[in-house]
Formats: sequence, C-alpha cells, structure tokens
Amino acid sequence: MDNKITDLYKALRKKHGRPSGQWRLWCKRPKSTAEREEVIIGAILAQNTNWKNVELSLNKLKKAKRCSLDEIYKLGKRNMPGLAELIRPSGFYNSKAKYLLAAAAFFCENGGVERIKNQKIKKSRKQLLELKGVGPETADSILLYALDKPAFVIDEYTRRILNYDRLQKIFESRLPRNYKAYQDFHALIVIEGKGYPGLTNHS
DNA sequence: AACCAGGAGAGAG
DNA sequence: CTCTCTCATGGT
Repeated sequence: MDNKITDLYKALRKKHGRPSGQWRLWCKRPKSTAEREEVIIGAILAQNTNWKNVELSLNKLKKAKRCSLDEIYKLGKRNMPGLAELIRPSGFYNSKAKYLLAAAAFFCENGGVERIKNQKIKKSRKQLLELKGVGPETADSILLYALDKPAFVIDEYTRRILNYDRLQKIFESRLPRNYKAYQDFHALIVIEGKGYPGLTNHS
C-alpha cells in the first residue's frame, strides 16, 4: 500500500479516533436489512445537502412508516408528491423523490438488498450507475456502506485533502524556498481567483 | 441575510 | 467532451 495514504489514515485515526455520530450506523457491522436500506436512502438524500437536513427527512420517513425501500416503492408509484413532501427538509425534494423511487424500484424488482449484496461488486456498480440520480459517489457510497463492498468513495473531502498535498509539492519544488516568494505568489493567485468587485458578472 | 452544505442530470457549445 | 445551469432546504 502507498505509504502516503497509510500515513494519512494513521494521522486521521489518531486525531479523531473511531468514527462516531452519523457514522455509527454507516460503519456498523453487521447490518440488518432495514439498516442497509436506511443507508441507501440516506446516500441519495445526502446529495449536495448537509447531514442534519438528511436526518430531518429520515425522521419524517420513519414517523410515516416509510423508511424502507418497499414502502418508498409503493408510495412513490401512487403518490410522488406525498413522497416528496416527506423528504422536503433535505432539499431538491422533487428530484430526489424520483431518484429514491428509481433506486427502490431497482432493489425491489431484483430480489431485494440482500440479493443484490450477493452479486459481484462490478455488476452491482454498473446497475447502480444506470439508475437516474445515482452517480459515482452515490453508487460507491451504497456499495461501501449499505452492501459492505470494497468501493472507496472519492468525495469532495477526499479530493481536497489529496490534491492539497500533491499541489503543495509541485509549487514548493518549482519555487525558491523563500517565504517572500510564496507570499507574493499565493496572494496573486487569490486575487486572480476572486477577481475584483465590479469585474465579475455574477448578480 | 447572504452564505454554506457539497451530487447529478440536462442542455448548450 | 466540458461547461454551466438547475434543483431547494435549514442552520448560521
């Protein structure tokens, strides 16, 4: 294994210990079928949305006894606005209601979560990516956390933390090791990126 | 009270 | 293929 990645893992583990809070369910082993389904639902609701709002939606689904793929499938087919209303707190509720229904339909019409869990990861990943509303990150989140398959999730955080190291190396290897040069250069990059008030055309 | 959280689809070029 | 826009909420 790459030592850089291993070092990062060790450093993060030392700093944070074991994952807690919202991760309690996602990292739980083994999981019940109901728990796997909740993870799938959460993965879709979490798209471009903070976790607190996802929990609000999850709680509404539970209170309405709809926090399962089977219930979502049944409700979504006959009453989409009703499903959308339940997941309102996590935003983009009309889109996500469709996405949720598509995912629920896939699992329900193909023998359920446990059945899908038993097939090869490659096949499942392909099928998940064909679903409307499931892109690479959501597909891999479902594979990893709902189906316990070894699909590493590359999200914005992962990208940010790895790119930082890589880019820092590039800059420091090509510039004189001099804080003044770093200061000037970095300041210019920020100015370039943000632009000046009046020059940009947003709003 | 504007900003932040931080995926994917659709349509344009 | 890459870019930009759209979808929408709740907490700060």
